[in-house]
Amino acid sequence: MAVPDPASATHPQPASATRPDPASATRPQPKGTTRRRAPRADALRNREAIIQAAAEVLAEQGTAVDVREIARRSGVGMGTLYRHFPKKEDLVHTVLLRDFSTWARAARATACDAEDPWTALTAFFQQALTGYARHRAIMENLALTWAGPDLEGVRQLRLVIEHLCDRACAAGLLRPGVTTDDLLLLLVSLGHAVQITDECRPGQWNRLLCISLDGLRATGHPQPLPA
Amino acid sequence: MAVPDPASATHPQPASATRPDPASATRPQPKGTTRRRAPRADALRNREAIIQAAAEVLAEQGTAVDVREIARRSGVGMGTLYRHFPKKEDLVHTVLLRDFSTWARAARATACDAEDPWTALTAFFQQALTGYARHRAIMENLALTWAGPDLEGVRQLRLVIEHLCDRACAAGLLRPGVTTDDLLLLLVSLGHAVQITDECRPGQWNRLLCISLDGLRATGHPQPLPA
DNA sequence: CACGAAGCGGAGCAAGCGCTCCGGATAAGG
DNA sequence: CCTTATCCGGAGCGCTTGCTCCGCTTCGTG
Repeated sequence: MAVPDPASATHPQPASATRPDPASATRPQPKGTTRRRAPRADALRNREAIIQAAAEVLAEQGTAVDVREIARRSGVGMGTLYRHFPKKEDLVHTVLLRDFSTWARAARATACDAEDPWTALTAFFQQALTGYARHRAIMENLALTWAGPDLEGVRQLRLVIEHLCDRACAAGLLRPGVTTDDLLLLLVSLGHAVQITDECRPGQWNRLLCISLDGLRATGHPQPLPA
Repeated sequence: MAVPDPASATHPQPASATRPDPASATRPQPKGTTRRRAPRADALRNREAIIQAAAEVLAEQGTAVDVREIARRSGVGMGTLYRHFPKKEDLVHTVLLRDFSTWARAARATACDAEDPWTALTAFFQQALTGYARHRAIMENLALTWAGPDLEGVRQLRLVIEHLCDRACAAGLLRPGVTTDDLLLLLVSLGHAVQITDECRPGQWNRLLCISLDGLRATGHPQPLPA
């Protein structure tokens, strides 16, 4: 299974929002000047607590969440939160990057486990919809893919889907003309279905998934897909 | 085509939010008391202007819209707006009822035009996704169907879908086990797909629709739907 | 231990929202 | 035409939300 690992390119560095250091804009590396002291232990601890709490809340409520709620849950004041992440958007970005990467990694593992390309595709959707469709902020962001430039994590996920698509296509199992974008859009659509039926009719989305997957099969369709 | 017409039950009375008249709670018809004068002409005009503007804005931006924007677009002050519709929710409700009914009526017409049950089903989805999936407030509300009690207009629409489902099923064209709820959920899912791809990739949802419809066909599926 | 840079907390600001209030305008009955 | 019930407009209140400010605390170092 020669899926390129997109995560290996981006090391587990603490994302981009660590501390821009405004002075570094003019002097990229002020070698002779006063050296910045290493971050304090409590600061690092708080940073992780904030990310953890934010991830939970963003998953539950989406990006519309109140920043105060994140501060409360991480046991940290507003000042602390905003020193680590100067804009709400920075925090959201950091969390999404992390969670998308986790998802992509898990998806790649699942996809490569299966011998049969069709089983791999099925397993991917099953896992995605069971595990990540409930993450409101992630699904929100995935829907924005068509409107703007992708988050790095989305690109990683796309690669996995692309690979699944190619494999099933090469094996002659996938309906001709189906693209990666089609599968991505299907994922977002079904993700929405999961969110709205999850609490009242858990499992109903499974029927839709089954229907859609059968529509994706290579056999038994009267006419080709429209352009 | 014996589809029961749900609109015939609810006459085109000016909805429920006309003017509750708090006193009427205790005295339903105070015959002897001072008779309420008929509403003034400008009041009626403004009411229609508000509903019209609200419909436009709700379609564009969904229920999260600012009430001031509605007032601005209808050329009316806040006071006027809130006298006609004491709560934002009342206005939204009125508009949704109107637009859902329009939709249901159009859908019923389209569905009954087609001789072939499958053509009817296809035409229904095509029309719904082309014409109404862009109405953000309507799609929002449709998604809430699973979480709470239905709006009257949603019930009307459900009846149409139910009829389409029954017809296709009786003709042996629909995959066994497919329910009205499945079709409704599919509609909401695809509606979401339309909204997110509409501006950047118009027409991509057509491929998803095609795939889903083929998955709904009675023939060529390896296994029955899950419970 | 003592000191200061780094970090902390939360009151508070500005903007946006739903909704109210009330002085002034006006349509309709006499 | 006059009177008045009815209606109009928009300033403004109370609340939420993103974000800032600044006095106080704490960690790490010499």
